[in-house]
Amino acid sequence: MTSIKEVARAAGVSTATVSRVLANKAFIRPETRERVLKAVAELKYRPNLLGRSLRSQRSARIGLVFSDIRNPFFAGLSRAVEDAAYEKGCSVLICNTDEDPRKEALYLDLLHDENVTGIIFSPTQQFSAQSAAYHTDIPMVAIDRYARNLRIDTVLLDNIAAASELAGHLIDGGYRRLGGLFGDASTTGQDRCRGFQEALRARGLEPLATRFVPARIDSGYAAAAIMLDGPEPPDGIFASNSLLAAGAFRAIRERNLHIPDDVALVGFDLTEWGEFVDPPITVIIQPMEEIGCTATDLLFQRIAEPSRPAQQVTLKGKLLVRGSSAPR
Amino acid sequence: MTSIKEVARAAGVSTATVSRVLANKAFIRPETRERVLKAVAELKYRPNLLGRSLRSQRSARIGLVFSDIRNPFFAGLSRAVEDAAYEKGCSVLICNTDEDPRKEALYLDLLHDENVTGIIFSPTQQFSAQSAAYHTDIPMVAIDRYARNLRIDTVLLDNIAAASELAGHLIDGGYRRLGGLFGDASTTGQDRCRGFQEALRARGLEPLATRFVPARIDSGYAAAAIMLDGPEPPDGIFASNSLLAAGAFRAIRERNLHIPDDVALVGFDLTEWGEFVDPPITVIIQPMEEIGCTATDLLFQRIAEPSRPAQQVTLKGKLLVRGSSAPR
DNA sequence: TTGTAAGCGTTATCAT
DNA sequence: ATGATAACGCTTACAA
Repeated sequence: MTSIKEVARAAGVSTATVSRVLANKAFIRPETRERVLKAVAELKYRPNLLGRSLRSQRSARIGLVFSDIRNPFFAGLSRAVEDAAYEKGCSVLICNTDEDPRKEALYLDLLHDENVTGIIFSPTQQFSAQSAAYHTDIPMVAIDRYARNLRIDTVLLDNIAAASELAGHLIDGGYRRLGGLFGDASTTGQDRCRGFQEALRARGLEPLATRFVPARIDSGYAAAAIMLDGPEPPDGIFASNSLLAAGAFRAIRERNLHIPDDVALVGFDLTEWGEFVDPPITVIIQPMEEIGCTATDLLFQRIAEPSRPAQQVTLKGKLLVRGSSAPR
Repeated sequence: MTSIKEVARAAGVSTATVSRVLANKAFIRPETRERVLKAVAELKYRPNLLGRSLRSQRSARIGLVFSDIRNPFFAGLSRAVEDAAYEKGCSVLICNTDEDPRKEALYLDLLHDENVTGIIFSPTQQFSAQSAAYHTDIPMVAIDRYARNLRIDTVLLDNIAAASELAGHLIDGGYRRLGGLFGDASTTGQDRCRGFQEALRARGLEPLATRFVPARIDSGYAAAAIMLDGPEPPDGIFASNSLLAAGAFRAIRERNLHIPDDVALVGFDLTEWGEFVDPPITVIIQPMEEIGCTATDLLFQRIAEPSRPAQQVTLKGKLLVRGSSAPR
């Protein structure tokens, strides 16, 4: 490990000069700069980020906290964030909470200890409820969900409008007895439920059932199974994310029901399975890339100007109509 | 940010003592320990990891380098690694190379600069070819692929055997004109091709075609399209990973061909789409969890004992027979 | 334009 | 059993 001292010695200057050359700061005599750069190259010197961060009290690392990287939505988001952050010379620490408030708290502490400069965060419902109590000096941006009572930058889908459009499409196609599946751990599940209900009521209908369950395939399956096996099975199922939709699909198929004749199915997010099944699934497409980039931008803006008023950026989803909701 | 100094002052001891109490090292008078712990709690002190790492020259961070977190296989792997690492108080830095050797080199440098204690690495073919030239003092474990000429711990599937079993199953089901799609960026693609060819030759057959393309849906689609539109279309397609299989599926469906009557399709890894399409896809299941855990274990072993001889752990895949390869 | 030196928060060494 | 102190690698006033 060659250090700045050895470079300084090799170039016949002080460590301060080396530091200045590397930071492209201050005025350095071109001749000196050359000598330093030559020494850097020859010794293959690479600055130690720990030393730098310790001294300057800022790191080039941000944290990304969400439920699970195996959820394609978050996987896509994390790529968008990583690419955007890398552009700015930042690396990203990814933390999976599994919607567990304890893990969430643990990881927020960890990120604090790691001296990240900022955090992009998809809070659980529980965090959101108690967020007023939470305090940190680390710049934070909420993504995909909001943190109630916490005045921080937020970027998310216009969930109520998107859900309302999706449910409206179903109703206007002639479906009447709609069951809704929603994630129980996020504000997003709540908002999409609201949009779902609004669309129904605007048309003089009531939902057959609205169920809040963990955003996992197995719980989507179980909840859909209960609906389908009940005394009054739905003629359409609205799933508030791709995992719940997958669970519902499995339950429908297991019962040899036909989509959409026996029961329609609509959800959120582009997935391979939603494209490949027959008929393919009608979904709201979220602009993942844009959500990730916007969040990263907002975070860097806040890092640069911590006292700036908090912004909320709301992005529009796009309805992709496919066979699973064909008009009856 | 309360530092160790303030804790020391509050407890009326030296910083050295605080450090020792927190490290659970040396013998400390119970009374002193209590005082220190009380001060720690009262001041909500959390050690600064930068200072610690800088001084002790070791961090509690490892790097994970692979092509793309959006590939479900790597997403699963990263969760297994993260969970195993977190058990040991380690955090994980994830780096996506997109199979680009330049990004790969960039990220390996970055991880070096970040002072990670170890790296779990899925090298590109190019890296593997030139790996003899690469040198680092950071403990490394290869995962899913191997680095030729580099004597490092490695954990991967028994790819030749798995591919051979999968291809053999196809042939024994009566399929004769087989086309193979393989990832062009990894040793894994090569090994699976070898197993594929061996199975054919052992039964006196030759492959109709073997194509090496980037492990992406679009390139799998394009390569399968060429096969299917050619003068001698295959009656079975062997895809060496789930992305290529998805591309092949899309090409098959677009041509209104029926699986498996017109053409069979087999691949690797459990995916939602592979389960939900009709008929579902026959695959080799890789023990993702175990691969990730084993790699993490090996890495920690090597960190503890750097001179230990390199191990190669080979895990068995499991054939899951489904409808896409039903005997003709 | 460049050098000197202090200090970021920690741990390790050497005393005591 | 505990305290002083140096050092990890770097940046940044302040001096020159």
